[in-house]
Amino acid sequence: MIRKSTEIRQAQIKKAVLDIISEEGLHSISSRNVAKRVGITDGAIFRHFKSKPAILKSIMDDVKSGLLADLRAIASDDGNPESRLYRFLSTNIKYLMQNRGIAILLYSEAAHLNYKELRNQLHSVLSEQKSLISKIIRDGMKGGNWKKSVNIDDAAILYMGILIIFNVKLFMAGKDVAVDNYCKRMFNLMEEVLK
Amino acid sequence: MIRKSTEIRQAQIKKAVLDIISEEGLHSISSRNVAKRVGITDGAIFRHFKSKPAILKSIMDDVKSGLLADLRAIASDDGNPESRLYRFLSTNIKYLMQNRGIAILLYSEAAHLNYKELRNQLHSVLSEQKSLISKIIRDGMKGGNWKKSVNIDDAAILYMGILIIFNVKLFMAGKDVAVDNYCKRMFNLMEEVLK
DNA sequence: TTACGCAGTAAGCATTTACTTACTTAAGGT
DNA sequence: ACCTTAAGTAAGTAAATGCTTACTGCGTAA
Repeated sequence: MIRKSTEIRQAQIKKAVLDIISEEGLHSISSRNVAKRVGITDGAIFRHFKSKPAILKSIMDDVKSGLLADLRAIASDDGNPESRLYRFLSTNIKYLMQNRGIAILLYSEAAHLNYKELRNQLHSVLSEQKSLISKIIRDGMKGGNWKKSVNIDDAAILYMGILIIFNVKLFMAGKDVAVDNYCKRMFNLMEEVLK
Repeated sequence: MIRKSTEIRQAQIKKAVLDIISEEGLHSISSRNVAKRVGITDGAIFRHFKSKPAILKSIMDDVKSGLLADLRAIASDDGNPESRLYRFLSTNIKYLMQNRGIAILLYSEAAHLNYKELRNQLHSVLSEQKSLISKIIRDGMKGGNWKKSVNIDDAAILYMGILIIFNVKLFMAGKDVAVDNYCKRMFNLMEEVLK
């Protein structure tokens, strides 16, 4: 019986949850299953998190301070809009590729979860993503890089569609999705619409 | 205690399942919950369907003989590709609008369900949809309506993205999504890419 | 009028779930 | 070396799950 601090265990528990989601699906994140992966009993889980939704909430907080912080930085940096769009897209896609559990949480299942507060958090993550990409597009139109006739909201929808479809591809194709290739093709698709 | 035939009860049970999915989410379709909506006890459910997955399978069969049959007809009728694309899209979208439980099943949750056979059926519905839209696009390229430089697969992905995003909008916006408007805007978006 | 098939019920099955409780013991500061 | 703190366990809980069982009684065809 090796003992570890709550801080370490919380990280292990969150990792176990995400691994299970990507390997077995959301329905498999039971206390017992998670505990087994961490190497403790299910009772111990509740020493480190007060409830199961609290684990998921903590994961969403990580997304906010990780991915969203990066995206925020890109959306407002001093590159030109094309460059920002491309980096935004590929940062986003690569994050989803490397954090498949989170991808599933964000884009397929969490929306229909039981936990109300979690759903709100999901909402806010998605809508911030959308407003960041809208900003880049708006900048590009203002700067004359792209035509102004396209509805910004439609273009943002297209962007979200690209993310979701990537998630579906990940799910169906397994490990090996050609990320760089996908990013380039989808960047071109967006430019096709915007130019 | 009113008695009804198995045929009628099966239809009622399927309707109850879809209503529950759209109102409460997939996690709520327990035997007891479904039975309550139908107005019978949970034991009676298993007189009309041999198992819970069998209910979902029967629903997928309905989708195949309903929506998919309509889409197949449109993809091969004698209208021009632009007209077929528009009617294909709006038939598809309107069906999802009017069958929200099925929309959720198809585009968000079922992919991660436990039941293997159901997942296969889902797969086949989605990939037939994709191959039908690919046919329309190919016809339009052959006929000179659209340029041939666009990757057909990318365009089909875009189409699927439009459907999925519609599903997300449905989920977030509640009842009132402007269907006709959405269809027109997304049709234009696709033409923007294809022309 | 009787008898039988089939839709229904109520109760209970084994299992799983999230979570709690009573207790034990490892570990670190003093 | 001791002693407090907190990480851990084992064994429970109540509720929910899918499904089965033993039985009841309606309606139709003989």
